[in-house]
Amino acid sequence: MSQKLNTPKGTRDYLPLDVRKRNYIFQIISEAFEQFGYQPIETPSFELSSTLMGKYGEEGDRLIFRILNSGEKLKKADISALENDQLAKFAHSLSEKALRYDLTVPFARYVVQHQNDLTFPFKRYQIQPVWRADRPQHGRYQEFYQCDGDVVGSDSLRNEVELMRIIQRVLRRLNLPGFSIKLNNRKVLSGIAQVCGVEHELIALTVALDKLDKIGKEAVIEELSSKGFTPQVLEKINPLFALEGTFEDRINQLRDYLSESPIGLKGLEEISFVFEKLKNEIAENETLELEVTLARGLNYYTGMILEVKASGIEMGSICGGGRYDDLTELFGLKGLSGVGISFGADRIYDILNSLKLFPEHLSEGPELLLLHFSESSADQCDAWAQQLRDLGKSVEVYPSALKLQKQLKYANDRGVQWVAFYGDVEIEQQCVVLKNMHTGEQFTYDVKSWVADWLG
RNA sequence: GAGGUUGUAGCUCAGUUGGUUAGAGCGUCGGAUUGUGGUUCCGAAGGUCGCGGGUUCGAGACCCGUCUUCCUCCCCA
Repeated sequence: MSQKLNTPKGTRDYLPLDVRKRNYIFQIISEAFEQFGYQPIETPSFELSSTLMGKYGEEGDRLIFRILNSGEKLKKADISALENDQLAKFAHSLSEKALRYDLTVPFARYVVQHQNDLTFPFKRYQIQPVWRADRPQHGRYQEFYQCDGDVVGSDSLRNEVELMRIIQRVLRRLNLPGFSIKLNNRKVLSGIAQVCGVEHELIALTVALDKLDKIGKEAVIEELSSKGFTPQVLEKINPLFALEGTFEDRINQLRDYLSESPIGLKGLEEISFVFEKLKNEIAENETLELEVTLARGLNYYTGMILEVKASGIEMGSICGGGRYDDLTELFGLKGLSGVGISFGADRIYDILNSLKLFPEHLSEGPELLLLHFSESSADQCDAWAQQLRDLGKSVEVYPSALKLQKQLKYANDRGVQWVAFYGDVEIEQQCVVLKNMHTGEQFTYDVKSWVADWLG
């Protein structure tokens, strides 16, 4: 090896089996979406920078991969901006394209741009990679797949319910040992801020609350306090940590807590609606919880917020989503409400891998490998292979007449289920020998009818 | 973006206070077996010790920089 080889930071190669495993996940997800009438779309890997920048907050902008202008365009670089320390402006002059950061914002652009060609409510799913210039960690990559499903142009809460059912269907079919869905509503968070009299610090409040299950109550209070929240406010927040009981119990406790906040009560009503539709559809190894501290980073959510975690393994959320009333407004189209979810395929992949939940058959090779021992019998093997492929079988012919040991080793390594011998001995005896690679059993068939006899 | 951590054969890892020619297992290849794999036995190939610089008579080991790995924070799928 003359050169140290590596994929770029935060990316990974996929071996054949890895791709099979990934496609298995994609297939289950797309089948579920299709069953609910969602249509597939795709958008380009990169967008105009102006489409993406500023849509994910300050932090988000930093994590967007930018594409350097090429050729003559590089001459447009704004050197004076660099000299004046205006790095953002300078960067913008160097780059007018960027890799997509998620599938939601490009989708919003797509909806606005194609609004006359779409029938609303428009239900789409999209499975494509996204890129983030994040620091890689366990379960975090710079290139990873998202599997998004969204409904735009309908503000019915039934869409929320439908998306929850899709999540259940997907995670059940993947045979996860269990999962928990956490529900909240942005309006409830607004209500909490209202009750506490800190409407203008909603973001700071929710970001801190969101960390509750990670850093604990004391640390959250400490963070809020350090961000300037007064002891009186902290006192008012306190009851939120004491919520307990069933989903309905919590709703009742919150109803009292938010009684002075119309928007908060509205949010509770929405949560309640979704819960009522789903409460009898929760399996034993699943939970549906009301989690008032769930905030999620994306600022565009306005209604329901949800997050899903797999049980029995330490891993970030594997699915998230929510409703956003004014996402397309950013691109000039008002009054179009949307709600969507996003599966993190790479995290699901890692979970299925470590829990050994991928089906065995994914590692199986072709059903049949034809072995020959001379060029003269190879053409006959080719003809049989074509015949079997027409019958829907996956069949390979070993390309050269190498020694048998070598061909069988190849068959073994590839996970081939059957091999067929057609060499001098068989030609002379007018037969074909079939060997089952799992059991080692061998069967001899007449050369004229072996295909039908073997399949029969 | 801040802090820490890791890097030695294709893979997983040894390598003593700095000291001769850097090792093992697995894998690969060849043979035992010219027509029977997944087991066994024998043999072989495979290394700019991440990269660049420095200290030293001498560096895989120590120092600096850089890239990479994994982790914490930030944020998120």
